[in-house]
Amino acid sequence: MPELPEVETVRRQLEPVLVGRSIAAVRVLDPLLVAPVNPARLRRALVGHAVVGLGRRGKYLQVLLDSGDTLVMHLRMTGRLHHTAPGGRAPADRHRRARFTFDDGSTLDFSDTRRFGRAWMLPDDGHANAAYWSARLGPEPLDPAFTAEVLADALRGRSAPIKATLLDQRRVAGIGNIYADEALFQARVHPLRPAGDLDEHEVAALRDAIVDRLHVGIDQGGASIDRYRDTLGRPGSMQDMLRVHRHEGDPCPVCGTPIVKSRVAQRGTYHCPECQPVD
DNA sequence: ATTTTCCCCTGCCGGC
DNA sequence: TGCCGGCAGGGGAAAA
Repeated sequence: MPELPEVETVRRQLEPVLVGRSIAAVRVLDPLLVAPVNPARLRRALVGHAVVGLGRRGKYLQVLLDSGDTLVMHLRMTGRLHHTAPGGRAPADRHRRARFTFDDGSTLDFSDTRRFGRAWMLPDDGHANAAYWSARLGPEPLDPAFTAEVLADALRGRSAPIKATLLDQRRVAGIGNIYADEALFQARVHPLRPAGDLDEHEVAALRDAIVDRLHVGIDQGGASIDRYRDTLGRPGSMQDMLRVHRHEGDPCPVCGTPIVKSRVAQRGTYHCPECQPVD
């Protein structure tokens, strides 16, 4: 499931091949992808416009256009973006939901098995749209401004489990189920601890663990434990670096205690009962 | 306001 | 072999 490192991997791959390209055609094969907007309306907003940049906020991918509008895409669970160079042949894919064709003949396919992914236009707002994003998303964890103090502010006074709080995009942007489990393990914090109960030392450790695990995720090209692939169809390797997530019963890499699976915030959650005590 | 629950989707997997 | 219930999960809406 694409989280911040997976979306950032896609963003970095698309930037050099899309910037400067003009959109020649847009085909929406599954209207649900752009619902409730009419596909024709999306097409009109895109065709003839050039890509001037690729951005990312949390797990949201932003395609910045010369019109000032932004095409926003969210891959949700099983979304993929596949880029095909000019003259190349896009692989057959029965889950393809849309195809964007550029002026050089290259294409970008949005594929999505479970159809949770979405694409929509963010109207001209000087590309900033600060209010739009700040209403939905907390701080960017890889921004230098994401200090332990910033995380402490996000957690202060909250009684919800720390795992649920990390998954709440309004607290911190971009963390999903995989990286939440991995960061909590590295910080030695039990997923059920009330977020506001973490002491200063734990918050600092958690901040460092979040930043570290996300960076490693990007370095590894993302985690392909489910359907994630990069824009060339290649899997990442972060799944091989996971220490607790989806490792139920396996020995903890630190102490050897079997990893326990539980359910927190409606999500499968993995932790080491020895390294991450409830207190 | 915060927190929890439900729901959308489809593919996969275990059980019978 | 084949059917079927259950599970997986990001995030938005609705409920608590």
